[in-house]
Amino acid sequence: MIKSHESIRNLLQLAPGTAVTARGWVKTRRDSKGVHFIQINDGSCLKDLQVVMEADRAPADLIAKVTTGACIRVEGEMVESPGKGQAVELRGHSLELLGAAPPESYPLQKKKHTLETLREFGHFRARSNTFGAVFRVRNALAFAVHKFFQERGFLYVHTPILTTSDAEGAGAMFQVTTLDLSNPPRLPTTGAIDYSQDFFGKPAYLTVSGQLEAEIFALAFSNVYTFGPTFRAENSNTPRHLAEFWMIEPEMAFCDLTGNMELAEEFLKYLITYVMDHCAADLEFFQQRYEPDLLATLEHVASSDFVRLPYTEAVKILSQASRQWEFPVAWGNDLQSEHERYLTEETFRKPVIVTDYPKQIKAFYMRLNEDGKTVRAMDVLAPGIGEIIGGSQREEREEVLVARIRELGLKEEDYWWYLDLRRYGGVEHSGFGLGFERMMMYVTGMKNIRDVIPFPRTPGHADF
RNA sequence: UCCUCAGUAGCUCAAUGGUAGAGCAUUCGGCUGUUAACCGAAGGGUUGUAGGUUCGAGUCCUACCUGAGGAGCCA
Repeated sequence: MIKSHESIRNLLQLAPGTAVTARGWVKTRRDSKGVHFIQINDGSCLKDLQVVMEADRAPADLIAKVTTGACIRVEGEMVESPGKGQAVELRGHSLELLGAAPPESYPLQKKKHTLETLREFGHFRARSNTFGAVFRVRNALAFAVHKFFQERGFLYVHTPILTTSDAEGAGAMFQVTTLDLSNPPRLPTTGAIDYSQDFFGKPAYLTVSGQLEAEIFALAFSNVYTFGPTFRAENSNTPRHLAEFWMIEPEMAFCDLTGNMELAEEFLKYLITYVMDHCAADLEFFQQRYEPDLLATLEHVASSDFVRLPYTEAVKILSQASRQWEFPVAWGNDLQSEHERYLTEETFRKPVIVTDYPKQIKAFYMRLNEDGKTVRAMDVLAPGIGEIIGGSQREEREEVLVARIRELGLKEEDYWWYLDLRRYGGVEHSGFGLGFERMMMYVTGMKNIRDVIPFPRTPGHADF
């Protein structure tokens, strides 16, 4: 194991003269008369360590195997570097090849690859500069999520991944079964599949949201959050959708939509600030390679107030805009991508929180406003990303909730425990869901969600 | 799922319907405290697949496969 102080990140901080051992994977090797330059990286930071091997300290047949992708160990001494590009370098005394990477077949070269090509080598792409930076930022961002909530006394709750409630309306679900699919048991009367013989005695699925369970905990622990995998079986082929993604869902009792929005804004700013403070080198890399305005945008978002815009106002702005919409703007229609883009990228140029949507385009559990037409919903729309957060104040009035369930043709008995929460000790409460990978896209400037998750699952793709 | 675009050497890309090329990578040789090192040479291709038009197809047409972008769905 590489101890923390042995990481390349730390070796690069050492004073010249320190004896060290370095281990890592070779990025590139350059040979000169009597001396070899080997750049290695161990993932601890973006920067490589330059190892300098005098030819008489490493036999030629060994050096020949030190190729891009190979894993080596070098013992030697940190010295001041006479060359440009690094303050210190490792003067190697001995070199050991831990794992060769035959160049005839190793798929990665030292020159650049497209992100699409790297995606095909999911088992090697983490060794590239880009994905090294992506996953260091992902690690920091995940830590920041917990830090934010823990500092505020939120309880981290693990909501179930397997669920038998199939009516949350958040999207198509993956069914989970232990039945023999080639010959499932059937009911003699109707011929329908007999799920009483399935593992859970009824149809089961992978979760599409932990929200309903989080509400149970919020009405016991006041402030809670979930952070876990979520699954959607939609046939979505876009740079913004995954079949398996991670979602953060805070849920707060004694909290209305205003408090909900305040938390969402504070949360996003906290995450951005944390990553800027802790991943500066990686963010600079993204700015240089992928998104020239990245740092300015992040600083702008972290320091300016988000726009609060009621849906009705948004419709007004859009209908007065001097442009042709592919999809008509009318009160009652959901906002389309082109509309969201216009609001975030042209009208306001920063995140916009749209609130109080018509009830018919939102979920049954959102609290009905006094006007009887809109609900206390909020979507946080981010420039370039679209919807990054969706949330609402929940309907805590039993009779109103029951009416909404019936209105939508849902079955009351499926929600017996959800309604019980209103019948016994119910109180106003609110929450939202943040797509973790969408946040990753926002802070890194990466344009495809498949490149900010270690192993993307999309229709037709579940390799590695 | 629909629409659009793309698919040529291991990788990144060229090639008015007329002999498939370059850079990098690989192999060999040279030079050099190098910085995606540099210089020279060599090997490397059924142009995604299957049909079709044509004297002749990487190029035009059809279908399919794969990828990307846009849309829908959403986080």
